[in-house]
Amino acid sequence: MSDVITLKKISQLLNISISTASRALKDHPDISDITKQKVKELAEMLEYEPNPFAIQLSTSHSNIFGLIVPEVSNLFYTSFIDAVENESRKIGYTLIILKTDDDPAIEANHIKYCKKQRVAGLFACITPGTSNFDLFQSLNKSSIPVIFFDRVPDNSNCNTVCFEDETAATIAAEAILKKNRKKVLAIFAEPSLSITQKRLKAFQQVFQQYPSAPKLNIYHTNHYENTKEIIKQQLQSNDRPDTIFCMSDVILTYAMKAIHELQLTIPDEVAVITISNSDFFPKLYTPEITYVETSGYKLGVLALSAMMTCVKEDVPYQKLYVDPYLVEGQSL
Amino acid sequence: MSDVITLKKISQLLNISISTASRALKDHPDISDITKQKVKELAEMLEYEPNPFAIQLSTSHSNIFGLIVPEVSNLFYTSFIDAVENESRKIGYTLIILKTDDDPAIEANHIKYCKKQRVAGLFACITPGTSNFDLFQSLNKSSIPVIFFDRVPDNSNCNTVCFEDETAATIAAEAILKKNRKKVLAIFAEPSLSITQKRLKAFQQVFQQYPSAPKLNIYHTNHYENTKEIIKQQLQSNDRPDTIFCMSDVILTYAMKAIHELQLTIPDEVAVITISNSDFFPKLYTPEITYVETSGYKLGVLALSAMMTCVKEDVPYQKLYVDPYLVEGQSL
DNA sequence: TTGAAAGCGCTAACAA
DNA sequence: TTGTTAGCGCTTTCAA
Repeated sequence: MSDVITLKKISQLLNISISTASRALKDHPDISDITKQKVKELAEMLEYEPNPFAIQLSTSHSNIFGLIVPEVSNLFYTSFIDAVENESRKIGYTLIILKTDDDPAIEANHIKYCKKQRVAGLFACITPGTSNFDLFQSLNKSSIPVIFFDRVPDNSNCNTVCFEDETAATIAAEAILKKNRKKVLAIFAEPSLSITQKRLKAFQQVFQQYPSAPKLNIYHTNHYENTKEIIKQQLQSNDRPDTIFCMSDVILTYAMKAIHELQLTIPDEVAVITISNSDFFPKLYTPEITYVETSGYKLGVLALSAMMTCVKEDVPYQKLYVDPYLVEGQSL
Repeated sequence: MSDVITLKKISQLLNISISTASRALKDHPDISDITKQKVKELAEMLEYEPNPFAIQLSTSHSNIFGLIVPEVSNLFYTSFIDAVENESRKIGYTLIILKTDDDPAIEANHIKYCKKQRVAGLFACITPGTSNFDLFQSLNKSSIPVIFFDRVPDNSNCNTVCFEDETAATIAAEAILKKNRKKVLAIFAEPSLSITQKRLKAFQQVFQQYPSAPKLNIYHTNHYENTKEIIKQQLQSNDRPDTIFCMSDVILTYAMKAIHELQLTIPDEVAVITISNSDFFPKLYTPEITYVETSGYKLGVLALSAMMTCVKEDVPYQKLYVDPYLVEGQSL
């Protein structure tokens, strides 16, 4: 106990008052240079570290952000976390990472926890089951800014950072059109997800605009386990596709399994293009897969900058977007 | 401000003292059941949340663990984090995750930060450059227990949780011997890493014990980029290996690239076995790769239980180990 | 069984 | 330019 250095000790040693010491340490203009020097030197020597809890208690302000994600074993979220971590550290903030496993009950607990901890701000990717945004609202009431990312509420009275999901699909569709392919198998996730709907719609729109567009075969997968088999069936049919579009990384891995099992060569026998959250999966294969990147890292950087404007000043709710872009491999 | 419920408010509303309210809430035996009831009900109704900073300030005890990892975009560490997160939540603790990018300077900052935050305990995977353990020691002096995991200091006066690296390699080697193969290409990481040394030694030992063991060709890779080319060369040589052993997931991905590019079939033309931190990579391929699992998740569970014994009581330093085990795919 | 009061380490308004 | 004081919300000892 006695080895912990406090302002009190420093002030006693220097025969000054606690408040003088406190002010000297933060360069308050009222304090003389001599005193400042003395205090700072001693503090340095003693390796004085202010007690963050005491500061928090008297200022009711913390340097901790909460970050709620569905999972941590997912490259998209980890790259997002990575970005927020890096940027936060630069400005002296730390992160508490809370994982929901997509369970609304756990999510609710996490939100309460953040409120209780008086975090300086909260980043949140909502679980699909979240219907009750009152809890999030209650944070705003406590003037804790919330930045939603990736999966965000539909309503307009909140801050969000997202990808232009439509654009990602549009870019992919246009890349395919350029190659004069005959038949495209496009694999999307569950139709109920809003991200699926957006990407699907944009993708189809491009095809509809061009009379010479290849034939389009849409397939939705909800049970990942059998995705591979479905794709294999398609690839073995008479009217087999010469191009596969995957809406996401997971879908890509199943498509690649199917292609490998049938020993088809890419891109000659079948071309592949995907939308991906990072370069990891596309670069894992030979040849490297052409993909539209929707980078978690960039999203994280944007999220933090949005957070900082909220923390500093009272701004109206914002919807921000990260633009996806095409990365050419040799698979298309 | 006035919307924050404090003990003071509750006590005023009930016309009792703050201390009575405080004690009632924590079932202090001195307090009458009636009072307890009244206080608890009101607290519930008002959604009273104790201010953690005030608690911390008066008890100088927090419910936050620090967790220092090299990176967060790595399945091994994320599964470790995942485990520690899950287990911590069960007992009401939260995690602050700090990432070093293997930079000793950042690591030093993180340690200081944890000390300053008075975390209840610290999990740490050290950076290769760490030579100065004084900082870690200083935590112990502040009676903050430190559990090292995965990459741990050599000296004995610290708590560690690790894999039996030797065992992992031994299991893999024995699995290969059972299959009566002729020639094995074993690919290891940099020889300077202690994990490489351990695995290499154990692997070789098994082969030396059996006169009928297959020919063994050891290769160390330090530049991951050219690993694929090296493997391809080997696979195309006259005396080509019929089995490849990979020391890690990353190495496996390069080996698989090489095999795919040469269009070899597994396991007929070449068999594959790896040591892996999760089921992710082995299951990514067709056929699924046989592997020895050294699971980050299990390590995390062990780390937390080690932490809890340290938190509760003064115990001597412990070295704990997780046993690896073989998971059979169809690649060997 | 309850209350009063001191204290955790710091900030900030006010006084000197 | 510096010191005094009250207070942040809670815990805990001591007294009633």
